[in-house]
Amino acid sequence: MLNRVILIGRLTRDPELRYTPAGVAVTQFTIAVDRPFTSGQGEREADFIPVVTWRQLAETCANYLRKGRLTAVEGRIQVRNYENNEGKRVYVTEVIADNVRFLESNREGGAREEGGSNYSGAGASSGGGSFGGNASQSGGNRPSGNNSRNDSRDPFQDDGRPIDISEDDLPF
Amino acid sequence: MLNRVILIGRLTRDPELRYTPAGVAVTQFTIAVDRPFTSGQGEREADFIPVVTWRQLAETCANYLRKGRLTAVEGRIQVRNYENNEGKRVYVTEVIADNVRFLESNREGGAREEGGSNYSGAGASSGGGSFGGNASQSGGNRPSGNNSRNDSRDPFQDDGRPIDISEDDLPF
Amino acid sequence: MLNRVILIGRLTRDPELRYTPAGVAVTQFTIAVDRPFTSGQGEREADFIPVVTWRQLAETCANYLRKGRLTAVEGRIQVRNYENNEGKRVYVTEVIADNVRFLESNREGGAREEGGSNYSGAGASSGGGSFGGNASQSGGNRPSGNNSRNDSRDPFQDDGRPIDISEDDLPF
Amino acid sequence: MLNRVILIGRLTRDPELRYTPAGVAVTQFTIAVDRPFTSGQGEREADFIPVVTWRQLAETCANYLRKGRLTAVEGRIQVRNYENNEGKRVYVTEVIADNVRFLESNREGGAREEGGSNYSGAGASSGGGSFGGNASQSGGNRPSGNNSRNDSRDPFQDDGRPIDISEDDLPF
DNA sequence: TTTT
DNA sequence: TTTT
Repeated sequence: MLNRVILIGRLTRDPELRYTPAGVAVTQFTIAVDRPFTSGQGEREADFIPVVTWRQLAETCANYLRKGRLTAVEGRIQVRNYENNEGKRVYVTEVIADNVRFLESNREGGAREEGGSNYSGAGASSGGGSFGGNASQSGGNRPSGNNSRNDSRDPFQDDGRPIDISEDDLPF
Repeated sequence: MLNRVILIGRLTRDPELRYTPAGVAVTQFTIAVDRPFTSGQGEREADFIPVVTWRQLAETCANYLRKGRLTAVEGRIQVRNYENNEGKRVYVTEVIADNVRFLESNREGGAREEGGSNYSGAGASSGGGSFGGNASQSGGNRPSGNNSRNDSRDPFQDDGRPIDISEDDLPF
Repeated sequence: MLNRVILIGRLTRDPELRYTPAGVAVTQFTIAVDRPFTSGQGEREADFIPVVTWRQLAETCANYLRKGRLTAVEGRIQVRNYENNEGKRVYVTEVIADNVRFLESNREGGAREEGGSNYSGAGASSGGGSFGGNASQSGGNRPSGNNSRNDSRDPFQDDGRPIDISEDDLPF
Repeated sequence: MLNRVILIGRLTRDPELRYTPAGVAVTQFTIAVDRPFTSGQGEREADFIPVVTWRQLAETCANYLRKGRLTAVEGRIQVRNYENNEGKRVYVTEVIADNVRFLESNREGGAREEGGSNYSGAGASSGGGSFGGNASQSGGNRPSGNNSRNDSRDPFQDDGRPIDISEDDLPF
């Protein structure tokens, strides 16, 4: 009924931009959120929380976020599940972000060059889009995808192919 | 650096109260949070989010929450991991709550009777504690436990034994 | 850059629905949020926080919320100011809600009858709209109005006239 | 029942540290939070939100925050009121912060020098305290002060005197 | 598999 | 009275 998350942390890697077969942009990244305390043995000190963004926000994040950047993320927790190749149900928890704030300016300057290592498949609308220091999901908060087909892959796992997700399961 | 979650939903089952070997109370439950939209096929319409509470708040939740009750939860996302018996690393995402509000009064009246199906092991401080319609973590937000031993069990998996967690990994 | 508020409390009165001259619905109400502690002298124990909703959400709130109802509100803090009739600048802080959850079902049943004590001026689109237990702002989060004219009234003060606010200052 | 605010913005001035007669530290500052949209006429583009911190967190904020610094604030909305010298009731809305994150490192280096323009009255415990990049309220969330005496001053208004607030109205 |  |  209400589901709201706000995180501030740093990207553990560059974000990964992919496209659904129908050309909807999806960007994933993980942010490391330092805990406000230190463990007894000084062992675990951060939570690594996977974040997913869609559409224009996905393009903007892919263009402007980079490994190590301090970032604020606002969204909701989503728990999806799929059956792995051993027939076991696997649960994946992610934050579906509808608002991302870039708290550190781009030291080097401009956005990532076209091309690069990102997938940019057939039919993908690789639109860039201007940007002014922050990014907020325009469209609202419709579903953020859940593959209903009965196959044994995490649809979000990057295997070089377009994301295996039907349009009905997509936001917007 | 900042990690805040607020959820409103309903318990999918009665909460489960257990104790660490040193007698620290831990209560777990899952809340179903309805999504604000309907899937294309009307398939998945709620997220099932695991919640963990500690100490006095754990006791209060175990005493007053029940399956189906509408509840507000405030806390932080925690991602812990352990190695399963096939040597694979399993990631578990939970909300560690420091504030729980009971949005539906107890129709039947009083708290759960002493005894019941809850584990109540040797050395466990089974203190009840009065309660006035809501519950907030007094102590603050120190670590919420992460078994550092290298064995192949989820320390939170209920196998009838006390929770396998060392005191150093505990909050407060 | 980021501005998020989540409140749970009870309406201190029935909500007030009004319309801008151009027919945009605005509903205001105040929620009493009990503090999680008791004052030394047991004096002040709740904060009374004004909430504003716009458009469809305003209509839904006016139709379904009533004095005393337990309600969750999500939105942002807005500080507006105006000059009063003594030429003094007055600051008004409100929560502009984009998501309101009705945590208590309507005991009596249906929505408020047409007519009633609400203002329903010329040109006002008095559409009711079905409702399923919660309400979320569809359109997004654009400005929520700030009268820029230099007169000495709080534009939101209910004097029986339509709200004195220009369309340019409106959300959506 | 639940009251949570998260803000990211910039300080409009240096924070103001004062002490209650009993020596409890209170720091106030205002953060400008840019709105996620532009007004029709490009008029108002930020909300200026007053923030109050207490005790150790107050000392840390006074030591490390400065005008213009990007800052994350977590807390709750508090509405207090007092009677002004014309016998009119004035309402003041503030965010009582229990967690403040400094999102921009101190360019110049160390903390503010002892002395400076801050009030440091008789009986005030002017303890500094080390600091590591963030600050969180240790003690919890008890009342944050409300002058119950019937005089006509805003107890928080800086008139060079210690804050006029009784110990019973203080947090912790 | 992780960030400063 | 306001910040970048």
